[in-house]
Amino acid sequence: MQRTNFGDMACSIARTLDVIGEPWSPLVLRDIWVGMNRFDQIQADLGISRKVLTERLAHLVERGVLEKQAYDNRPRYEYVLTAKGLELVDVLMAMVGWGDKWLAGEAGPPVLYRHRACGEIAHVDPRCSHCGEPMHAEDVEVLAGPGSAG
Amino acid sequence: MQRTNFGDMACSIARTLDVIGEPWSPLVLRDIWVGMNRFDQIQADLGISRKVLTERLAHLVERGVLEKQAYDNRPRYEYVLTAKGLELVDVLMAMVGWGDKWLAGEAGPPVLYRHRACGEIAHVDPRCSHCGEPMHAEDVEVLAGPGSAG
DNA sequence: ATTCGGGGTTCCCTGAAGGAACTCAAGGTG
DNA sequence: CACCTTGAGTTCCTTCAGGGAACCCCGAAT
Repeated sequence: MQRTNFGDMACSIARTLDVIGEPWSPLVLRDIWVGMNRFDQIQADLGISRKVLTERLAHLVERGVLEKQAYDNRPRYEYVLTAKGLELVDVLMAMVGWGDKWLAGEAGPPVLYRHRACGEIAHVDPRCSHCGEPMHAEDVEVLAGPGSAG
Repeated sequence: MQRTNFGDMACSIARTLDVIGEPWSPLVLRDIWVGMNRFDQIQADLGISRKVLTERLAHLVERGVLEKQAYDNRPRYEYVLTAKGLELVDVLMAMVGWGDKWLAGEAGPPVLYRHRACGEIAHVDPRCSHCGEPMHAEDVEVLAGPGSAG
C-alpha cells in the first residue's frame, strides 16, 4: 500500500518498515523462522492470498532477508532466513514480548519461548549494549547522528 | 488495508500488528516518543495525509497506546504515550537497532541513542529475562503455550 | 468584523489486498 | 502412453484503503 516510500527517510524505523512494513511480511518471516519454508505451507498457515504471498516473498528476497533455494530437481523451492533475516527476527521477538504482556488475556501467551542456553521459558529483555543495564524507551536520549538529514 | 484481522490470531506478533501494523503507525508513535505531540506537528513531520493521521491516532488511542489530552481552553489536544505505549516503543528501538546495522550505509545511523544510566551512545541488546545471556532468534525453541489455538 | 491557527472532515482518484480460477513443469501411476 | 497429482506460482476481477487537496469549525487575537 504505502505509496509513500519509507526507505528514503532518514530514520531506521522507517527503513526497517520499508522491509517488513507491508501487511503480512512479519508473519511470513515468523512462519519461515519456525520452519515453514514452502510456499503452500505458508499460504495455508496464514490464509494469505497467493498473489500477496508471492509479492512479499519476492520483496524479502530482494532485500536480502530471505534466500530462495531449490530443494528438488523439479521446480521446487524453499525460503530460508539469511543472517540479516535472522537478526530481523529479534524485532519479532520484541513484538512477542509486548504482545504476550499486553494482549494475551486470560488464556496466557499462545506460544512459549525456551532459551536454549539456560533451558528456561523466558522473554527478551532489552539491555544497553554498553553497560548491560535495562534500556527502555524512557531510558534513552535521542540525538542527531552522522547520517541525519540536512 | 489488511482486511484480514490479525488481532484474532493466536500469535502475539499478529496481535501486535493489529495495533501498529498499519502503515505509518510506528512512525506516528516514534514522533510522539521524541516529543512531537500535536496533530499538525506530526502531519508536517511525516508528510502523512491528514485523513490517515486522524485514523491512526484514533486507533492508537482506542488500543490504549496513546492518550488524547486537552492542553488549552480552546479545543486543542496533544497525544501522549501511556505506559502500554511506552513499552511498545521498545519494539521500535529493536527496529532501530536492526536498521542502524543493516540499512544505514556509509553515512552511519541517522539518529543516536544515549543511555541515560551510563551516558554512552548505545543500542539495545536482547537478553534472556531469566539468565541474562544474549537471546537471539537462533537461541530459542518455540513451544505451544497455554493460549494456543485448538 | 475579520483573520488566524489547530484540529480535524469530505471528496475524488488510484492502487493494493482478497479470492478464485487458471497455468506450468516434473514425477508418479495404471 | 495417457492421466493425475503437487508445488509454485500467475491472471483477473472486485472492493477497500491511502494520497492529496479543499473545506470546515471553534475560540482568540487584532
